[in-house]
Amino acid sequence: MNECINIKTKSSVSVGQNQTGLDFRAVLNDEQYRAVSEGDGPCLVLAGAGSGKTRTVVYRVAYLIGSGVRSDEILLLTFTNKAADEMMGRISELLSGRGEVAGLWGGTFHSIANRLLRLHANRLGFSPSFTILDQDDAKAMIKTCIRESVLDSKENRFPSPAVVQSIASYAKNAMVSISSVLERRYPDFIHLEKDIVGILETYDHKKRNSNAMDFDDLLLHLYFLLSDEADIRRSVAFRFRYILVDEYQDTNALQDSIVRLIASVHGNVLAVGDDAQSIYSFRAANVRNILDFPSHFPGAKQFRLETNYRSTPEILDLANDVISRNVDQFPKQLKAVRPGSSLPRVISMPSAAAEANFIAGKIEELTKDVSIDPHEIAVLFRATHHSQALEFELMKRGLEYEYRGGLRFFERAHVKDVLAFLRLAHNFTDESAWRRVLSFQQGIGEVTSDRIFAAVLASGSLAQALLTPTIESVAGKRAAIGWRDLKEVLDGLVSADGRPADMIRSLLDSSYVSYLNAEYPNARERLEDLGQLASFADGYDSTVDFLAEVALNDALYTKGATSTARNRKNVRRIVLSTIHQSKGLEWDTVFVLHLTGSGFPNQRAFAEPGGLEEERRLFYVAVTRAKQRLFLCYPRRAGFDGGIEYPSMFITEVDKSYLDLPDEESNGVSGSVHLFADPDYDDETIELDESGEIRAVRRRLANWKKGSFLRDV
DNA sequence: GCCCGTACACTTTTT
DNA sequence: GTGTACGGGC
Ligand SMILES: Nc1ncnc2c1ncn2[C@@H]1O[C@H](COP(=O)(O)OP(=O)(O)OP(=O)(O)O)[C@@H](O)[C@H]1O
Repeated sequence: MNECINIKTKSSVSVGQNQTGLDFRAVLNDEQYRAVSEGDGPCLVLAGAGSGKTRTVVYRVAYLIGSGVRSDEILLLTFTNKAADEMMGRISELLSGRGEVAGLWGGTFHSIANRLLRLHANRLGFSPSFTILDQDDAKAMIKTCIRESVLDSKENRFPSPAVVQSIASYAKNAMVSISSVLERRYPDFIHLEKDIVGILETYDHKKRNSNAMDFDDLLLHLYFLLSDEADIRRSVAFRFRYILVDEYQDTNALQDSIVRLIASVHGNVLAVGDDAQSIYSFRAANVRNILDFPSHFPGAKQFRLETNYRSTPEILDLANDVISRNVDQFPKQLKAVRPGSSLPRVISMPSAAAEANFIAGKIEELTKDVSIDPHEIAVLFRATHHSQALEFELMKRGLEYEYRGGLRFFERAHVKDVLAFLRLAHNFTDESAWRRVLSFQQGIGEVTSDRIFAAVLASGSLAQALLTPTIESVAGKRAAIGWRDLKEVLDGLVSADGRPADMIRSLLDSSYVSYLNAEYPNARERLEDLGQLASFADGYDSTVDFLAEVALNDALYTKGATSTARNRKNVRRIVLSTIHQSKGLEWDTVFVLHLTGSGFPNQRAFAEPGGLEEERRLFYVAVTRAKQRLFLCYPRRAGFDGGIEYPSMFITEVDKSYLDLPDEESNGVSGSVHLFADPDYDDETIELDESGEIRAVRRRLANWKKGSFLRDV
């Protein structure tokens, strides 16, 4: 996405232009141009990877603004913050100097829901300064609800807070009852329906009393606001003349309903997506939403994009072969236009460490010898722990990288502790925040935490709670030290009240620091994180805004909040990412890591109906991220016990003529450890007789242990 | 009754 | 490295 912007030159004025001065004809094909220029009413672009769907959306926004549509009448919905950021950046580049982009409503469904709910929260019985609970907060709160509930059944294996949370989440997003989620996804717990429903009712009460919403509530409450409050629906739907939704295949029932409600006045919806790239079914995403779009929006125009501009024909051939193995799909044409190059390479290595070593070496070669921009190289993986060996290797070589996936900066325990303090200063009824800060005080456990929280509520305000002696007596002797410490910290916080950054700095000067030092060997790193959090917070005057953006991970990309000093922006770094987070993006060179039979497809996927096809779509997404070079890598031994691994079925099932396989493959018997062996790294031959195999395993184990020890340091 | 140390299991994907 | 389960000790 980095070709230059076509600004009108004085001499050439083509029909494809409007007031933006952009030559739309020159940068779009005919079908794209039609979608951009004749896109009033409901429109659907259902097309394959790299066919220019996102580009269509971006230029459509530019076109609308150029045609006199006010930017605040346009709603652009995306799936991830990264995607939102990329598109907004692209649009403001296109319209540079026009300064109209600022008014555009663009972001994830959750962040748009947040903005709308802030305006109308009182209609729902919330205050507009409500707090957002992330998944971790939600789990912790549900844990309390489970503990408080008197369980009907004497079941000793009650589902964990994480499971209850995911049941609740799925039900809301799919807009179905708890019992149907249990039937479909957790049949083992069907008999616990009553208990679970009761616990979730308690959870809802607690959230209301705390003026808090979890991620799912953001969508659900927006839905209720739009469906039940006719005047608000009319004004919101009237306001947004144009709605554009990227990656529509990954919307769930709740999101789809929200789009339909917001479109209820003007009906100008541009939905863009690819059913072959639907990879969020665990979040209740449903491909039916895009496939049924024409029947939900009668008269919808459909546009076919059948040219892949992104990848070489070799990469596209492989991708088409991969996806053709899925039975359940909407057939699409996709032709390459880029010049031919080399076949995607399969790389087999004896171990995860060797795999990492190969990739790191190849990256150095590409960046130094071939002068590839490091930011045009990505390493993709199914699960975050697959990248551990590579991270280790990259650090060893001093290669900087950007990491996308797993725990985010704002989700780290110490960051969340500090945020909990800020939440309390802002709203003393925030139960989840109280529980969090009480949980790490000396002598205060769950029971004392219950008592203190009840006494705090009864006292009527934070200031009063800090003054009143009742809490001391309620807490008891053992908890006295803990409560005194906490009170001191909160006192400091209250006197620093005002800007979020000041409050964070007051915490950095409190007994919380001694707690960190006592608790964590890496306290210094954690303190550095908190220092960064403080300087990041300098950009905010409002604690509410700060907390909301941080909870939604909204602030992450645009404002450059990063975890460590080496992760500074403006440096072109290679990207390590989960495949899920790579959606919609592209790189010159892509490595896919850990393509083993047990790692990818993920074993758990087999338990779900349609799970394997979803894994294959995930592989399809990974393959189609590559523009020029693609490496498919797997270790022949991996895991904590250094067990034998076989190549993923996604490698073995495709037509061999689409892959550049290692030499040995032709001799390899299926199931042999030599399958696809790379001759360069074949020093560690595994004998198939018993003694030889044991010896080899021992050596690998020793190496692995060394690696894991160093990682911990 | 309540807290806290220790042993143990488990770790897909995201807002 | 994180969350839960259990038993000793205050
Ligand atoms: N008409 C065009 N002419 C030249 N290049 C184009 C054209 N349309 C799109 N491209 C380029 O093709 C690449 C893929 O486009 P884009 O990201 O919009 O595709 P997409 O359909 O959204 O892909 P995906 O489904 O994988 O997200 C980009 O580099 C884009 O700049």
